[in-house]
Amino acid sequence: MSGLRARQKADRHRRIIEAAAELFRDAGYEGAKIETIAAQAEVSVGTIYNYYQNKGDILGAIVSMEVNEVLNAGQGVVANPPANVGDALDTLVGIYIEHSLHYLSKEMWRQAMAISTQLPDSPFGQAYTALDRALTEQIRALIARLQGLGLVRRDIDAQALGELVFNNMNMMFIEFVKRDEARVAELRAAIRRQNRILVAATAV
Amino acid sequence: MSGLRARQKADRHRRIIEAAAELFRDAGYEGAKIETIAAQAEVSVGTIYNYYQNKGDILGAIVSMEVNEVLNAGQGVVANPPANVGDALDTLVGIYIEHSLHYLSKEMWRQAMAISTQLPDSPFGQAYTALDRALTEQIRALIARLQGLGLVRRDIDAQALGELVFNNMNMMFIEFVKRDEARVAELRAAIRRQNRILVAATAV
DNA sequence: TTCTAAAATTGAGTCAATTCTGTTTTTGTG
DNA sequence: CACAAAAACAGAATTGACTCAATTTTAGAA
Repeated sequence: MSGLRARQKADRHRRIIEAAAELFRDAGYEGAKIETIAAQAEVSVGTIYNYYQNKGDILGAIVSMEVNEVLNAGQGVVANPPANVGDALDTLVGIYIEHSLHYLSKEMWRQAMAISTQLPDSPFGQAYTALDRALTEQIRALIARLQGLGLVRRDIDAQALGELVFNNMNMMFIEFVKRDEARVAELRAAIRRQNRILVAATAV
Repeated sequence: MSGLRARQKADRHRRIIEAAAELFRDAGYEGAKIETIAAQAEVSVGTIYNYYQNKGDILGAIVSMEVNEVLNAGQGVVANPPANVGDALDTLVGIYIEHSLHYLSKEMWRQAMAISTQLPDSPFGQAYTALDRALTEQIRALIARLQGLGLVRRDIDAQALGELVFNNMNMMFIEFVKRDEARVAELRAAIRRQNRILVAATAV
């Protein structure tokens, strides 16, 4: 079952993603026509739709790879957090934000986010929701870790706090990608300011 | 300048919005074709595009009316807030959420939110951002009011707290409209649980 | 090797949003 | 009232995502 057919399949997947990533970057999401992606990937339009349900799912595959890297990078912070709550959150948030813009442009993020709310039941829509949950869970784990280290009060609801931190950060990130002129440094400063309230609430 | 032309213009605006609202409700956003909206409004397709830049802006006009009503309803709570922080926030959040679903279906919200991130510079995109800001400002005003009443510590950053509350609620609302089976009662309970942490932080 | 069923590919065709160009209506002026 | 410029309208043409029926390729059995 891992003969020619499977190899060709993997290869076509790769070619489509590579072609799409390049075109999304150069021409933007709307500017990248399926026909052009198909031509560049050396497959037909129909084949692309055999591999992905719609144009959004192609972008989705790219975004998912990126977010998985982000999750990976975040693990390090959870395993070895800075020795105070504010810095710990700031470090994790910093990793999420900086990493997120490594391969994906703001425009690609805008599209990805839009698609995930527009078509929540499409493959990418579901994947995106799962990724959000994974990020929330990672923040919850960090908080639990800090509780274990005695840096956060034991009676704090780590789940609820994790959700608050994630939801706030995510919303700030959405507003950030909506404005092309918005700067990362200002975004991070704003989130720090907001988190200060939460940090105060967790003081032992 | 307020002769026939202006009257016809207002009338056509109204007819287009009414036709669109009815069709969005009955057939869903995607299901409502511009051609059908045009026919029902007794104008041509071209005319619709003379009044609105794109299909999303038509939905945007409807959503904006709704959110303005929500803002209006919220004013009452700010003017006369319940006598403890948790209830005050819960009441305001309750008004936002319940009111938001009065005329607009989850599907319409999904589309509206998607469009506002996809096309942040379109008329509706900008209007939506402004409405979000107005809601945040209203929450900030409520918190400032509670500070005035001695129910919230004076050294709390009302702006940052308002943003936290709004961003968290908004993100929860987004997830809520993405799942057709999600219930309002559960959404409100989840937000209450999250806000409990913030309420604790504000205790005098 | 040959053959058949299953899987995959192809690209022309469909559908609906948006654009474009020529026509009609309104306005203000002489 | 007649008329020219400006504004608005109409609907045919364009565009690009997505579908589908016909064809080609692969797997594996005889």
